[in-house]
Amino acid sequence: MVNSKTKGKFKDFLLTQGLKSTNQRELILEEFLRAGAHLSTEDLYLRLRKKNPRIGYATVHRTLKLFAQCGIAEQRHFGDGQARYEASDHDEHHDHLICISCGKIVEFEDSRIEELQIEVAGEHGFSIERHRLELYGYCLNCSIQT
Amino acid sequence: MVNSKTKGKFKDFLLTQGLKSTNQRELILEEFLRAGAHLSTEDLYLRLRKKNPRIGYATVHRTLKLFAQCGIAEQRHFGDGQARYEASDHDEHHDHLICISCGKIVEFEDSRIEELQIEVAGEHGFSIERHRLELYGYCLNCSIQT
DNA sequence: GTCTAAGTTGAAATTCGTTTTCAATTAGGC
DNA sequence: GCCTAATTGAAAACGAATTTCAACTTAGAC
Repeated sequence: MVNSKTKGKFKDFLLTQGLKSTNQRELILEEFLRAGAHLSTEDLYLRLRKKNPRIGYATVHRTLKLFAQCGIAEQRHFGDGQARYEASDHDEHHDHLICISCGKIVEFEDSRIEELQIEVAGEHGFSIERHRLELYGYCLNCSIQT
Repeated sequence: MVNSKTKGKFKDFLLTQGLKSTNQRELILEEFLRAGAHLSTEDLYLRLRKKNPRIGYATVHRTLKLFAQCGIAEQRHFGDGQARYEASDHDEHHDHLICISCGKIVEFEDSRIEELQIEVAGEHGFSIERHRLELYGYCLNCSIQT
């Protein structure tokens, strides 16, 4: 089954934390993995409601926080005032390109930029734990239509 | 007088927009420029209250938005859920180093990173309007004390 | 299977920062 | 000074995130 590794990781996490495996948590994780993209709590909640109206917003919110703690999701903010979560792949870091016209989000990675970040931080005496790089502009489609 | 240029710019802005020059706006701009750092609305409001209790939170909020419109301030978000404003210098762009231990914020600029951003964006068909780069880690002081 | 303690759920309430409302006040052109 | 439009500040409204709490479910003990 797709993503069974992630599901296992979450089960382990629940176990080691003394938390319980529930139907809701399974459903939320499945839908989260299926959706793939950068979802807000609201987005995921609405998707789940369509299939199963017995899931509350609070539970989706709490479960997403668990995902983040567990390391299978990361919270992001893209400036629209809503938190978004994306499935995290710990081996691979990436940054984001965001189209300010259509909202499209593209992931990218550039090791040269990463290296320069470490270098620049070092010059100021900082050791970097994480970073955020977001490029806002117009995607090809939106550039053409303007 | 220090920053008289910025004050003039704000006055011009008010004039051309058909807005009025008021005592509150002058006080808020003065305190904003004096403070210098990356202030939240709350921060600035509290500073102003000490000297002049006749200024409301709403006015500080609205005036900061005017500063942003006028181009003399920029709004930033550093992930603590509060908007911050900093005096903007349009000639010079910079990014931020943020200490996750003590909260210290350092500004930096690196043209090599900027160039790479444009290059990477181009590879994905994006034209960049603006970007956000924040490096989170430990400053020298906090690294030593750990 | 049954019992029980502990964790979970979801609707509603609360919090927190931001933004708007509105009646009273003030600025600035006439 | 007068008048109109802009501004002010307290309070209310807002939107998203978070918490509360009584009812319910899980999982281990028996």
